[in-house]
Amino acid sequence: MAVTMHDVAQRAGVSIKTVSNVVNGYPYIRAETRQRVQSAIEDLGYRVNMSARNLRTRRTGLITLAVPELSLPYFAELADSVISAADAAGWTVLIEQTSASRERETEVLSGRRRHLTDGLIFSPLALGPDDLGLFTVDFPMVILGERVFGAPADHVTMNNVAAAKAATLHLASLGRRRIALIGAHEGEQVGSAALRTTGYLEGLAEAGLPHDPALVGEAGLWHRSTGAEAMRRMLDDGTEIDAVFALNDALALGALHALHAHGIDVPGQVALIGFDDVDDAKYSVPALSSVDPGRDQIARTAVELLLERIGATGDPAPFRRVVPDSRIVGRESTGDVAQGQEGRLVSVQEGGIETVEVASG
Amino acid sequence: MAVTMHDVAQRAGVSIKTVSNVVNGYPYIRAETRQRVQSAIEDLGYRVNMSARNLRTRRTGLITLAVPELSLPYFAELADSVISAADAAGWTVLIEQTSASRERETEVLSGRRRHLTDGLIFSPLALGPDDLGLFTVDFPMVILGERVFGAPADHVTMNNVAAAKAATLHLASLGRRRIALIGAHEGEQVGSAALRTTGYLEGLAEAGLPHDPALVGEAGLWHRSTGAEAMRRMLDDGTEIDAVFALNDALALGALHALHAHGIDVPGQVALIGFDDVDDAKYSVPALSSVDPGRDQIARTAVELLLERIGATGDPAPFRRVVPDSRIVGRESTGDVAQGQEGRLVSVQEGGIETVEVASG
DNA sequence: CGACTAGTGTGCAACGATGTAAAGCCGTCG
DNA sequence: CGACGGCTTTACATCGTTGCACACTAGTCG
Repeated sequence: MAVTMHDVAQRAGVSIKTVSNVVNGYPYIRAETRQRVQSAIEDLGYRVNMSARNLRTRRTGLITLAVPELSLPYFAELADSVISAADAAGWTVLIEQTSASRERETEVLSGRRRHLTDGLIFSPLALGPDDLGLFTVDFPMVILGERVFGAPADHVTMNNVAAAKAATLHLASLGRRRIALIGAHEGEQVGSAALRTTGYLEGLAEAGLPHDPALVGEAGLWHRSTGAEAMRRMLDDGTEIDAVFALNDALALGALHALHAHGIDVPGQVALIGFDDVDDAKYSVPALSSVDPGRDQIARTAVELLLERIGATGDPAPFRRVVPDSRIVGRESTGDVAQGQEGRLVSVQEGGIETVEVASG
Repeated sequence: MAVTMHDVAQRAGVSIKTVSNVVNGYPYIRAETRQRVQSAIEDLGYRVNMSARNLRTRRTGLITLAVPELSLPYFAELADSVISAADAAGWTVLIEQTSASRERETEVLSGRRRHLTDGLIFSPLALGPDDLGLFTVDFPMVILGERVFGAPADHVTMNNVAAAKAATLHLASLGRRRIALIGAHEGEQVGSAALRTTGYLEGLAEAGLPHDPALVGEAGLWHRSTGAEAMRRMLDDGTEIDAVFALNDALALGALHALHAHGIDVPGQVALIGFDDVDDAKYSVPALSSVDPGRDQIARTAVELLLERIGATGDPAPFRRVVPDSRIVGRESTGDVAQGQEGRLVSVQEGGIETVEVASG
């Protein structure tokens, strides 16, 4: 049925191997021969059979991106960036959704689908430092996020503590004294929630503000709905606030909704800042201030590190941790700009590259 | 390096083929043999080599989903649904982003990546009826959307005209007389814009309202930014309006932003309804009324039709067109519910299944 | 003039799995 | 008792490519 190299070879009057050579850009081929093969390919509509090539070369040209859910804008935009970056390098991305469940995240590392691709960019949300063992794998991997540190893999993360501290200080610099936090994970030691909460506390301390537990709102999943709920609870409790730092933009947008429902003016009565700087932030009412963690740079870096490792032949290079620069973007919800204006850059937290030696398993 | 069936066979003391049979669930195997093989598999950590299997079976277990951009919430949520539906059936999804460019959409149909997967779910945005020829392909395909009709492929679409008409009539039923449209594509004959505009005009006619061209706002790309711009232009022109029908939710959220920036109360002065019912709609301020086109059903149906066709052996079944039911969900932006309430179902447009005979190429 | 190099092209043996067909080993039926 | 059919296992060829080694031609160098 399908056209194979054999058919092309026959038509062009050359050997199969020569067709292969032409297809793969082998240099030592007479122009005339190459031309004849190419014509035969076009005439017959030949396409190389990837399965056969992959079997032979032990490469698939695919990489996996594993994220919790595409319907979360942050991950959708991350996926967009990763796909574009991979595409530019001639690679194809396969997306797995884990729903942030332990089972599915474990499966990503070892499941049936694992060997479909040459490498993995993994943003875990359920697995944590106790599962470090699971991360000792024998394929190229780049880890995103702050759930797991010290795994034998490259790691692209963000400057969570510093950025959260900067966000908190930004609210304080506007004269706000009762700064609430939305999205905490009580008792959690690792992960974005813990790190950003740490930054929040550091920010309060530096601004000379007391820490009031009533100002900390829990939200397990960082969705709009949970943000709205957490905000609603705090307002119903009658807690006095004049600012909110939401640990991501979805929470912030949910909180904004709840604030509005309570007839509270933003930023007049309450200033609000989120985290992630997703596209929505620009278009909410009022436009949402946020922390831009350098998502595009994260995606590009992750792809770059992964492809480097996939292509590596000799001794394994030491594992690296890369932290792109994050920035605070002030918009209407903190009163940084007037309605209809663009957000403005309020501060930059510089990251960097760190090289970590980890004994290979 | 990697463990192969050969290694497993040796360890279990059986033939390679028996290992293969165990792995593939062939029934006629003694329990004791199966057990021994399974132990060997576990001991050695064997995983089947997909490339080899694919080469042999001529199946990859992958399907492609081609959409314009994942960062558009509608497509992100669609992708989420498609991946979940495929996953439930044991299939894996590979996503291609076309940026809605002709070149990339053409490439999806014929490019290097095409043969990586067993089938294609394609949501074209640049290619149109003039390109019908390109859609005559020799692999299973399901087309989404309303750019191309009559292609030799299954088609899952939505009830655009009827749903848009219902949305318009809904605004009219609230007593609105100056109903603006945001997102028109002037001169376009096909596609969502044209169909929804038709529905809008039908709705106006049925409500006995005149059609005023000043009320029609263009927006090429359906992003928040273009929706905001179109709305801004109309307001700056001093056009009098008391309602807006935006052709999708991104446009609507952008328009909402512009309305707010002009100090216009929604829904007090202007009622607003969108299209797509993305997750954001629930959490905007005010919550956005919208048309739910049955996205989840679209995704499930598309996967179902595609897998059916991939699995088909005998005569090709006639091509089908499936139209899921769409619904109008009333929220705050049309004053259908009070603040903080859930959206409520305002009307349902019933779709259906249609079977179309198309001569196979 | 022989040895070498660069340029072209080819044959063969894999890569790791599965489809086909067929070989044993029973028990049972006529 | 021989044929038959159900169960269990196996041998072998094969899917479509590419890596390796090598053959052959010319031109060049010492």
